[in-house]
Amino acid sequence: MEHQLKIYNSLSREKELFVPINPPHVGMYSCGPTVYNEVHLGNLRTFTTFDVVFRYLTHIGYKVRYVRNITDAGHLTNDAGEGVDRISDRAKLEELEPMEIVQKYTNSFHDVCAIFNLLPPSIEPTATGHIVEQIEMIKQILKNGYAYEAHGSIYFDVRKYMEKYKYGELSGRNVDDLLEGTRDLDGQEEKKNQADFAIWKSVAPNHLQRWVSPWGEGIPGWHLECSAMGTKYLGKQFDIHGGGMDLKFPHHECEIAQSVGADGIQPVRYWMHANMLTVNGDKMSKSKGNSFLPRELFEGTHHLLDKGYAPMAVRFFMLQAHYRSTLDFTNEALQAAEKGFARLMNAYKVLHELSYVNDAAKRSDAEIAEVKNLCKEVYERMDDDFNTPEAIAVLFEMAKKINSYKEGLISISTIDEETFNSLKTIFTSFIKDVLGIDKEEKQDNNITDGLMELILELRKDVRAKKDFAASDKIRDQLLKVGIQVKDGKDGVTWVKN
RNA sequence: GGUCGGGUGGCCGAGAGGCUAGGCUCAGCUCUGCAAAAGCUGCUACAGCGGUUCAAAUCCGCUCCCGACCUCCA
Repeated sequence: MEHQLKIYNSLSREKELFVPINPPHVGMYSCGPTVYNEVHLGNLRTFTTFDVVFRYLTHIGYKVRYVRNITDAGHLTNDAGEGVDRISDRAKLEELEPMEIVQKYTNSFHDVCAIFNLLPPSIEPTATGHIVEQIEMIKQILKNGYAYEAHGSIYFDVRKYMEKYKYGELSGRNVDDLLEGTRDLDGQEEKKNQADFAIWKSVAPNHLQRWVSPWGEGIPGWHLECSAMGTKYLGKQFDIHGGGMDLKFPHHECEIAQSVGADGIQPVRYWMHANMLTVNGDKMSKSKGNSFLPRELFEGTHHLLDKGYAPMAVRFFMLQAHYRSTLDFTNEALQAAEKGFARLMNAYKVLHELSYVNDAAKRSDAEIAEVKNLCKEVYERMDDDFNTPEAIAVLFEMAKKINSYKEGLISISTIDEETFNSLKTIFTSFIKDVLGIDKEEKQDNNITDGLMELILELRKDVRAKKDFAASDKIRDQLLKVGIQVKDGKDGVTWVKN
């Protein structure tokens, strides 16, 4: 593979050349949602990030096995005491079985994924479907001495682990503080140290979700499912693990400890973390009450929005920022993205209506070099830690070329056919396959096309009679229903906004 | 308090020692019956103060702001 793909590895805090363990295969895991209610746009940004990673790796020829889990086992919000888990909580609230809640929000999640054009992962395992694997892993950790039992719960023994391994490397945490600060352990505290975390938690018999284990009835620890399922489908060590920045600690840190504790090997080669979506500078989160639901976005019903936005425009908006930067979600930014998106997609359409004209006399080496360079650059930008904003900037440069060919401002014959074809192929691949922003909005094309043809024909007639009042009326009315008429030099075209 | 990451033009947002980012907005021009679209031109920024360097938005130091994580969170 001629690509020099570099990935920023959270573990080393550096961009590293991507070298898969077993090329051309790539194993990639990304943390999915806990299905206790609807996902919001912030969640979606992370899923979109890894969707593009998956798409790009596939595009450049890797055979990717992409695993994204569904967390459908409730986890206690409070590790120490009683606590309730979100899924059971929600089940009580909606008066449904926990598994009904899980199903409902899994369905909803899948709908949202489809709307935003996220490719389905290769495997989408659920926590509750892998209780056996999780129990096996706990046994292994116990056997290796890195966990202990207390009243039917199993805790990971961080202090013990640190005798041999490092804990806190990923998040740069100084665990000594946590270990020293023994604090006042309240009566419920079963942990030996503050830093220890549950890998199995016993629950009361009236708890809605619970499973049988060698240590009594309980629920698996949250961090454990990813370790168990990642290992099962991708092996004890795999290439890429992704997730939101907010999962770095404790979630991913614990995952590393569990895997190392069980198998003695670093589970992941490249850790990737997607940054947060913010609203007025603050992290979008359910608890802050500033989250946007996908539906509110399309309908424009959120109080911070002036209008609704198409899903693909939003996807484009997210991709215009680098995944490791925070992205602020505002009306103005969304509007700017929407317009830019329309421009890009218009060029995409124009490109496919262009036909190449060969005229060797007009050939220009400079033009050829320029276009070839753009084709090369767009890949270089993606190879640099999936820099989608830069790749998009290159696509805009291509769009400018495409429009110029169409308008005849630059003759298409200045480039040779091969160069034109690669421009077409690459531009198309990036829009469709890599960025995934070309999802067709369902529409009854035949009828619309026929009607538009008729209407524009009539308008042409009145314009010929210089009845501009009638002509403009048609144009204005069409604009009101979302169709924009463009009077070009050689004929009239229209687009659906 | 600890750890990490930021502060870039009217707005969004890349870049990360010398080279036009890109998008949106705004103004002018070309085209057009007008408009839109498209193209061209212009507006040209890197929080502050020092330092290193032939050269700093980019490196170093200090200061001021902001955010994330440290409890569930994508």
